Amino acid sequence: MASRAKATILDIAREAGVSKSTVSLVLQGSGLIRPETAVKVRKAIEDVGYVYNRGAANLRKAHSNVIGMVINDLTNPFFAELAVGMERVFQSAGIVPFIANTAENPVRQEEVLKSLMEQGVAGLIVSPARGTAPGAFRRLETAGVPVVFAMRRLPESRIPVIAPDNHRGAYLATAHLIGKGHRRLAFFGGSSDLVVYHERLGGFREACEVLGITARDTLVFEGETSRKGGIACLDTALAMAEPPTAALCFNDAVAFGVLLALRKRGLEPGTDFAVVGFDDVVEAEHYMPALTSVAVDSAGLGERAAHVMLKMIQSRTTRAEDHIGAVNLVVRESCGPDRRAGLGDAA
Amino acid sequence: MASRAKATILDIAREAGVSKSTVSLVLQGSGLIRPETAVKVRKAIEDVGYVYNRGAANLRKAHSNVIGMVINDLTNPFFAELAVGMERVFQSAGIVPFIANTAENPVRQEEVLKSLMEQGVAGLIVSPARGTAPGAFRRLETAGVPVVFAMRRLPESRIPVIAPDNHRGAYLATAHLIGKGHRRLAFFGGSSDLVVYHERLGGFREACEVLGITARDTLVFEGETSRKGGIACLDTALAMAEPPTAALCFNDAVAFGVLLALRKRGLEPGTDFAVVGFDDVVEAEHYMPALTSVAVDSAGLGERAAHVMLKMIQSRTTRAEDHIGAVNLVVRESCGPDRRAGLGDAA
DNA sequence: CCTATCAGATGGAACGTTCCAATAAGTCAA
DNA sequence: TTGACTTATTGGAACGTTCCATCTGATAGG
Repeated sequence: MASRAKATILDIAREAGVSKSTVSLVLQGSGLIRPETAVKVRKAIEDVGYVYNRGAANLRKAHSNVIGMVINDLTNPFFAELAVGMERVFQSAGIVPFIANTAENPVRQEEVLKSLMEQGVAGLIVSPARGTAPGAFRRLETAGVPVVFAMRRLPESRIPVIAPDNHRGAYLATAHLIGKGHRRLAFFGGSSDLVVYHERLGGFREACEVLGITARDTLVFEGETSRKGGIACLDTALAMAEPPTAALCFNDAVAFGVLLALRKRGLEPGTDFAVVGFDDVVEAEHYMPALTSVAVDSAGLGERAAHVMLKMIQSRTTRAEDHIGAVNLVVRESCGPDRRAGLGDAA
Repeated sequence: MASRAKATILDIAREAGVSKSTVSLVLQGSGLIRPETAVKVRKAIEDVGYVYNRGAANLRKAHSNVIGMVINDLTNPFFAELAVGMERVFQSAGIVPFIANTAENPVRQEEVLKSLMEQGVAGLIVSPARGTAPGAFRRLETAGVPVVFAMRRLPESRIPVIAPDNHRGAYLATAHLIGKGHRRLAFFGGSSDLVVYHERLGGFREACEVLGITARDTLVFEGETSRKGGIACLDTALAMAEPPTAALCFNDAVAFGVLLALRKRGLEPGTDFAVVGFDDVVEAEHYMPALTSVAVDSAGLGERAAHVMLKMIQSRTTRAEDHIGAVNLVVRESCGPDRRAGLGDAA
């Protein structure tokens, strides 16, 4: 049905015997029109199979109610969670956010940002791809589009950030390992082009220092932030003359790799080698053994980011405060029992 | 920098000392303008910090190069993979697709579709939410927007579908279990409001019938399509007087649940109870024991769907052929060795 | 010198909305 | 009856593009 050409408000106006202005008012739910007229118009809208043309409207209105979420890796459940948290908030605000994936590729990210801008987004929540150039968001800034970073930040930028307390999380995890009696510790995975990496590594280092682990007993192995990276890290670590007995992993994926590699060598995770992850993705709980990990509540951070964005749009500002989310260590089985001679504490 | 109001092609025209038409032509890369003029214009574009207004352009052009992907559950890596496959194709076609998540909620889906239509999408790839009403896509159809379904289909619709060969996959998996010597089989998880469920269950039933398993030895347990659902299915199955010895699971998540529940009961997956999954998500390979599963190549299906969509848009049609993707059984450890007395075949 | 041809550039009318200012039709007080 | 005010409705100009039709000079052929 419906003639080939799309119906416009003029078609509705003709059908309902009113002016286009009246139709426009009805569409916006204005209280100025007589109820009976509104009913008549709404009927006509149904009859002609009208679909609202937001592009045309934005041409006049200049603010667009479209919000973009730019995610660096959608296949990582951790970031998918983040996206879902944001969506929840936007949904209850009656707006539909568009998600775009950059697959950790700065060039792709550039394209995505350009496209989103052309679409006239009202705001952008971004988890920047690794290796993002320092000036990548300048365009957005000069255009006055509100942007907030989620999970990750860029080295020098003034864009507000919503992220977990990486430093503290790493500190807690490291303290836990030391508390278990480990004296030679490793940090596995990640690479220094990520700010997050420095934050987590910083927490690790600080804990070691404060709790009496010497510098030569704190080992750092960079590597891919994936299972594969974890496997590689463990292999090179165990090849050392004096290998570590425990590792804090950059994220859970790395930790899973380590667990796997341990099993493959016939070592028992937890008793032979302790490992703790970071992010606490859902699988952590279900792994064998269950992974001890730093929970960051990514969905919660997503919600927070969405709220900040909404507020920024509303107050038409491009600045906002950073928000550092609380973290907590979820102790499961991958660090085994205490390592000291005794039989652990009585609790 | 950049004055408060956004720059338009008129600003560029003024800056470059040409007409707006010329600027427009340059933007479209027309060969009609003299190279030096083009250079001059491009410089002006940079200078004024111009961002293209696609909304305004679409107003005239009426076809929008925006493609939407509507996904029922982004946190499921299986669907995330699908999305990534599609993205890959669209990227090389130079277009940026927008992803929207429906979280398996038909109401949300309705909102998402509406929003996407208002945005003037050129086409839509949809993995419909469970419980989608039969007429949910009529609007799209009458508007002449090309739509293709991915992974899932709706009962009566004429919309083209890109999906794996669920029936055959289930058949293969079931035959494998029977080949291992199992004589009392279960189908775990899923519910009948999904067409996929019927397809997979159908393959299971056919294999049982053809390969000589009596109807009373083929058990079906509906349940959530999650780890939790798998755990529940196993519990009720093992509570039976004469429990099954093997199960085909609706998907990998269910299978993981079953594996977990077996371990919790002190049973060894594979030897005590065989389980095969469906979808072959990345985790399947890394589980303990590694999960035997039906691989469906979701990224490949995503690519296929994207290609079909591109073709539909290009030939401005709303119809296309269905595409049923090949599947294959990836045998790992979760079904253990053969069950018959002998020591298996000599291969 | 005139006319055809051609490359390059341009004005103006759309496209489908919103919103301001204006209008029409009541209602009510003076 | 008049004017002030209210309520409901409306025309028209804008928003930033595209694209058709037109215009301007050059160049070339006769």
